[in-house]
Amino acid sequence: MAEMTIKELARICGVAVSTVSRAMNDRADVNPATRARIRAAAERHGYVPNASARRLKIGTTRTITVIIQGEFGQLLIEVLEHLEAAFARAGYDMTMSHIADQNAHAATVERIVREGKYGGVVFLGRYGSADREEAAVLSRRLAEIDVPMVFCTTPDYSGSVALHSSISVDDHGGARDLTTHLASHGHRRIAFLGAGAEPDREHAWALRLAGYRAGLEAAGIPFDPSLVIGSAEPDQIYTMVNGYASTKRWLSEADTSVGGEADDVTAVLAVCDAAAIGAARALSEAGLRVPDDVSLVGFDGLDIAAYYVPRLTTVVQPVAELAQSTARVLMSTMDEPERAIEQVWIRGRLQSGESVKTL
Amino acid sequence: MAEMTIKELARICGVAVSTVSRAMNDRADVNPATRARIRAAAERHGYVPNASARRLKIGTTRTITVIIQGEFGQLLIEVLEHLEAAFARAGYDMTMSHIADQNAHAATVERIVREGKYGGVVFLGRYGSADREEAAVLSRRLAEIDVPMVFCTTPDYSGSVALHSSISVDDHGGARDLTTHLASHGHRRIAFLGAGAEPDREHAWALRLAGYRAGLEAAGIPFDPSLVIGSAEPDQIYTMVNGYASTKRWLSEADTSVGGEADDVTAVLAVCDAAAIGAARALSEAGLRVPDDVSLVGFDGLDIAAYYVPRLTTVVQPVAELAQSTARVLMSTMDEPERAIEQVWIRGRLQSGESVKTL
DNA sequence: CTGAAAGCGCTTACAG
DNA sequence: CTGAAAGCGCTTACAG
Repeated sequence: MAEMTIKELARICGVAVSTVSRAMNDRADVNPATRARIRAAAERHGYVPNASARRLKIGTTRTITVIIQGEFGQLLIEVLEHLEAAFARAGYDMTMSHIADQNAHAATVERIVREGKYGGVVFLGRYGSADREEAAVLSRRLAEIDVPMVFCTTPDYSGSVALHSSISVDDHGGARDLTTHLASHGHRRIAFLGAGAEPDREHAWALRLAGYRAGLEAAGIPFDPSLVIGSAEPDQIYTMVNGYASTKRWLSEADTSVGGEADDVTAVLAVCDAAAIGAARALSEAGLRVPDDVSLVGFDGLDIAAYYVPRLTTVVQPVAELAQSTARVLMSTMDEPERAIEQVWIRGRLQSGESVKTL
Repeated sequence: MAEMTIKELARICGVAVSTVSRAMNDRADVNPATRARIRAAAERHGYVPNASARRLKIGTTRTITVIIQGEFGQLLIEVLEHLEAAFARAGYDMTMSHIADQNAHAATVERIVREGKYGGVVFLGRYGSADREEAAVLSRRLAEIDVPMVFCTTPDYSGSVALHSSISVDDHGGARDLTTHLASHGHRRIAFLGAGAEPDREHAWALRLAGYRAGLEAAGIPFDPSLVIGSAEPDQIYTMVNGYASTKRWLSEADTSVGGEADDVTAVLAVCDAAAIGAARALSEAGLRVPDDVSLVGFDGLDIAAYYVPRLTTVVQPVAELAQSTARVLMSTMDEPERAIEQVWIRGRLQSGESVKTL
C-alpha cells in the first residue's frame, strides 16, 4: 500500500491541500461538512500526515523523548509507564532512547536532542559520569541546548547552582525512616550495604547513606564507618549481583579481620531492594537467616519486596507521583521556557514486611 | 543557543549548501580539505542536521522503533539492551514506543508506523489481542503497511500463513525439558501453573503448556487436566501477582473439593520465573516448603531465579541470540523487502537450581 | 469558509 | 570537486 500524501487526498476530495491540512488539524475555519468529508476520506485511504514534513514546517513537536541511561530495571519501567500515561493524557507522544554507555558522552545526548525531533526531554535514571567534574560539565553543556529538559529519579549534577529541574524520591528521608524503624525495633549495630566509590553527594546511594547517618544520629547511635559496606560492583550498584557480591566480600573480610565487625551486626540496610535480595542469598549461604539472625531492609518497593519470603521491609517509591510531577514540570517548561528551575523531592512510604526482627 | 542550519554553516565556511551536505554525509566527491574544514566548523558551532528535513528528503531513515506492548518486565529489558547494541553496531538508531493498551488497536500501531519516522519496526513482547480473530485481523492490517517488521519473543498471529518473520525462544522445547527434568527426578504428579483463558496456540503460555504435555508423554505420565492451574490474573499472566493469586486459589479450591487434587502434587512448573516467585510465596503461606514439600521450576532465567533462596531451576532465554537474530532478520528485510518470511525458534538452556527435590 | 503561494532545512541530479 | 536549483510534504499568512 503506497504512502498517501496530502496532495493526493486533496485531489480525491476535490479541495485544495490547505483545506485538507486545516481539516486534519481541527482548525475552526473549515466547513464542518467539508471537514467530515475529508476526514472520512483520510480514514478510508489510511492517510497519515508525514511527521517529518509537519515537524519541519512547525518547528516544534508534540513528542517527548525519555533518555534512559545506565542501569535499567523494574523501577524505571514503572516510572516509564506512568510517564507515558501522563503525557498521553496531555496529548503528547512519548518515545524512549536508551543510552547503554555508562559514561555517555555529552555528544550522544546532544545529538539526540539537537536533531530536533523532540519537544521535550526527560532524563530518567542515573545520568552522566560518576565523576563529579565530568558530570557537571555534561550538565552545563546540556543547559546550552535549547530544549526543555527535566531529570527524573536523578538530581541535577551541575554543582552549586541547579541548571535543570529534577524530581526524585526523598532518598535521604526514606533511608532515615528505615534506620529509625530498625532502631525502634531495638537494633543498634546497623550496616549500610552498597555504598559507591566516589564521594558524590547527589547519587541515590550517597543520599541514602546520608539518611542512614541522620537516622542513626536521631536514635543516638554513633556512626561506625566500618559498618558501611562498599559496592563490589561499583558500575551496577543497584543490582542483585552487587548486593550478593558485596555481602559475600564483607562477610569473608569480617571473618578474617581482627574484631570481626560483622559478628555483632543485627540489621542491614541495603541500598535498594535488588541489592537486598542479593544480600539475602549471600547471608543464607553463610548460614544466616533473615530475620532470625539478621534483619534486612531494602529501598524502592518493587514487587519482589512484597513477594519475597520473608516479605522485605522497604520504602516504596511513589512512582505515579514522580511521573506526574515530571510530566507537569516538563510541560510547564515547554509552555514557558524561562520558568524557574524546580527541585522536587517526594516522600516515599515505609512498607513493613517480615524481614525485621524485634530485639 | 540558536539552532544552526546548513545555510548558515555554508555561509560561515564560504561554500554552497550542497557542499556542506556532501561533507556532512561523507560523500566521496568532496575535497578532503574542504570536508575537514566544514566538519570542524560544524563541530565548533554545534551544527546537527535537522532530522526532519533530512528524512523528508531521503524518504527513509536509519532509525528502528521497537514497539513494546502489554507487560513490560525484566526479560524484555534485557532483550532491548541487546537489540540496541546490535542495531548500533550496524549504524542504526533505535527508539522505543510502549503501547500500554493491552488490546492495542491496529490504528495506534498504524499511526506510529505510517508517520514515516522509522525505517523498520520490531514488535517486542506479546502483541495484539488475546482474542485469536482480532489478532489475526491486526496482523493482516500490519502486513499491508509498507514497512519492514519483525516480531521478537512473540510469534505471528496471522493464522495459517505467517505474514511476518518472528524470533522466539523455543517455548515448547524448554517446557518439555523442564518436565523431563522433573520426571527424571522421580516426579509424576506435576502441575502446570499459569494457563491462560483462551485456547490460543501461539501464546507463550500455550506453547509452554504444550511442551509440558509433550514432556509428560515422553515420560509415560498420563496428562491430568485437573493439574493445569489457570491464571487468576489473565491480563497479566507473566507476573508475580498472577503466580501468587493463582496458587492461592488453587490451594483453597483443592482443599475444599472432593479428592483434594493438590495433595499429591509433588512439583509445579510455573509459566515463568515471576509467576514461580509468586507461587513460592503462596506455597510458603500454606506451610509448604520449596523443595522439601513441593518442587518448583520457572522459565526465562531472570536474575531473580539465580538469587532466590532456593535458587530456581529454570530455562534461560537466550536473550543475546534472540536480539541478534531479530536485528539480522530485520536488516535483511530492509535491504530486501521481498525476502521470505522466517520463523526462528532458539533453544533455551536448562539451568539447574535448588528448587527440585529428588524423590 | 477556501485556495494559491511561499517556505521550513535538507539532498541530489544536473551543469560546469 | 563545487554550485545553483528543484523539490520532499506539510502549514500558514494572505487574498478573496
